[in-house]
Amino acid sequence: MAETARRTDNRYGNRPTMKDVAARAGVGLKTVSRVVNGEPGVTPDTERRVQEAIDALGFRRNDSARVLRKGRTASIGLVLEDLSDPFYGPLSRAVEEVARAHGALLINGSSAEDPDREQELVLALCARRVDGLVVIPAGDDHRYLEPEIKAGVATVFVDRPAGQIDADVVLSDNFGGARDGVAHLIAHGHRRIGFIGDMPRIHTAAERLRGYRTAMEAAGIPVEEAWTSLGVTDPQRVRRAAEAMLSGPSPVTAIFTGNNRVTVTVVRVLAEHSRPVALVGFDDIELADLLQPGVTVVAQDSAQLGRTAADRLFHRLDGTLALPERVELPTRLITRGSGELPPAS
Amino acid sequence: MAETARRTDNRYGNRPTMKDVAARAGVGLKTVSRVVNGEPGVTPDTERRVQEAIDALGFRRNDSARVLRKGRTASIGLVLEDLSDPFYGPLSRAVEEVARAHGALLINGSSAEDPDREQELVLALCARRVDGLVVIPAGDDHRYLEPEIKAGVATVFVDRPAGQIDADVVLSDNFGGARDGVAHLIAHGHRRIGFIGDMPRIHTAAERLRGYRTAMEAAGIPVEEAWTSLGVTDPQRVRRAAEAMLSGPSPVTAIFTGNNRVTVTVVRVLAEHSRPVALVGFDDIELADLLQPGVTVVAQDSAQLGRTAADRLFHRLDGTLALPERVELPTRLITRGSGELPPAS
DNA sequence: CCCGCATCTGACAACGTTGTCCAGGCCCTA
DNA sequence: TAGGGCCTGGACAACGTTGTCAGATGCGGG
Repeated sequence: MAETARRTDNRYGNRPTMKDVAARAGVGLKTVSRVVNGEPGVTPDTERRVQEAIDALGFRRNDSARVLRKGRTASIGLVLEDLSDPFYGPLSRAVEEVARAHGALLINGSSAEDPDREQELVLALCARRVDGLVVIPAGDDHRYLEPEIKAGVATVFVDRPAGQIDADVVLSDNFGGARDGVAHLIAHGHRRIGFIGDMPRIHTAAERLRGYRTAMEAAGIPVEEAWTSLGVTDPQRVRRAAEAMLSGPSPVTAIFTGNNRVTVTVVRVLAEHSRPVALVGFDDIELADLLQPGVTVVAQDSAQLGRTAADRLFHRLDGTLALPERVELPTRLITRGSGELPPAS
Repeated sequence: MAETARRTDNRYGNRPTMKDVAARAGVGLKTVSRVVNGEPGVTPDTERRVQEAIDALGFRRNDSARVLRKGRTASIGLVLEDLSDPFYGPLSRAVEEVARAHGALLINGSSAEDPDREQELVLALCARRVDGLVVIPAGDDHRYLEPEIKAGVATVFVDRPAGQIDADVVLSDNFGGARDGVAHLIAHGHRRIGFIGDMPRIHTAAERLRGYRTAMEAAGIPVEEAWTSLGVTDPQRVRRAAEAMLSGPSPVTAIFTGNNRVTVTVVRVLAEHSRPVALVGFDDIELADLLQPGVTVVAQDSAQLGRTAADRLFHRLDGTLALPERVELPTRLITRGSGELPPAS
């Protein structure tokens, strides 16, 4: 009978609460709270009794209630394009490590390059009251974030700038990297150089194209319409674009690829191609050094991007930073052979 | 004066609450709740007034409070080894997609192959009251999860089984895949075959080694001590292990590598090696088809692993499933050349 | 022996939301 | 026109935790 009553106390499937622990230990609610949070002012004997009750009941503090009371969630959100892209994996991991160092958890979501989905995710994270947000934007209008930022959600944009609002942003030197990569091809004698990149509405794609154009212009080479192709990065489209550039009356002798996925596909196309074609790609790719020839790339450090952004975010949470800033990280040209091929006669 | 008073109502840095919205719209608290949640029983006119107040104040529902009240967080946790590993990126993404389809967010954490950190992460997620957990275990004792599971946290283990508890688990056929991969090498005339794998305490590593031994035994080949090497997968150790196998009085003529990271390093070692050495690796790797020779692999579909696990998890949350089950997904041998090299004489 | 103080403990309110329940107003019918 | 039913809106409690504050307990000094 007493057994039954006791069992009914902690309803099946319901977690024990501090109240249950307090009842079992024969102490007050607040004392349990003190023990759970390691606050001082509890005699060792009381603490032991409470701890025993906690272990016996399998009590675990409910962080939702805690958050509600304290206002901080100790979690940050990361919205990126696609976690399965090898560019974003290390970035996410780097953000997680910084968060961990600050005792925070990371919630991340993939926008799949869809602005609506980005907004949906960001607002869902805000509803969870994340302390901060790291966003790799898919859209180009982030005014919807203004009330959140004003309400104290620290926000840092990475890889691409925010649209229509003033916020911290951490970028790679997309323009300079692409310019130098293309200049590298020009220095090896190429003039007919193709550019295959992501959709033009994506900031990085536009910047890299600008770098390409600038390098060409600096060398006095007029860019022909047929040499540039921007669009989705799925293999089919990229393959068609590459094949188009490589055929026709005056084919390109070199290609600059706008990101890792494009590079991978173009490497495949070139492997099937009879003439050697020079290649420089934006983003490093695994095993690039073992291909024949090795793939020359403009490498950006995605982990460093993530780390820098997360550091900024936590500085902002500490109240250290004031004005939004724009940080630009350098890229690095890694020569491995493919960019040093001379133009086929 | 009135202005000042109004401003003080929503203290700076504090979010507006339903109370604030209700006051501004001149309605009751519950009416706001109804509008926010799309519940019926509100006249269009009232709804409009409430919506205007929401927009004007930039109100966003506090999900912590909601969770506290409702008991469900609509979020699941994923604990894996390292998000930056190309094997786990797609897995995480797949879990996220399933979660999204069920209206849930994904919180993930990297255990860095450290059992303590795994436990710390898992318990932190439980404190947030995630509805479910997908765990790629680093440790081999998960009894600490028992109270959580009993309390209703749906839990599915992936890639490796749980230790000391009975729980759902989704695995690849590590044993069969490795056995078939090694048999493939044997079929091409190899007898002196090396195995380089991850630390023996990791289930997948042990199973793959067992597959290797079984294949060798089936062919009547006694395995020499020097042919197997298990340990951390950092390039230095793997490189030393490979070089040791390839030198000495009777070097191996083929190597079976136990996961993607080992394969990458061994490919590098073999590229510098004079004699051709056959290679079959567990896990597919990007660009493996473009190397000379292409790398033959035993591929597992990490996205499918994640999807399967997440599906199971949500089935369990729906209360559809009863007993824990063990699901094993097949692997696929992809021949590309490196596994078909004949033994060097 | 009693008072005062320090130390430890517990009652209570509050965080922002949702579920329950009731009040009031409206319309329809007899 | 009165009565009944239906529909909308609001007051209130509860979720589990933490901060505040006051009460209890014990000990030492006067």
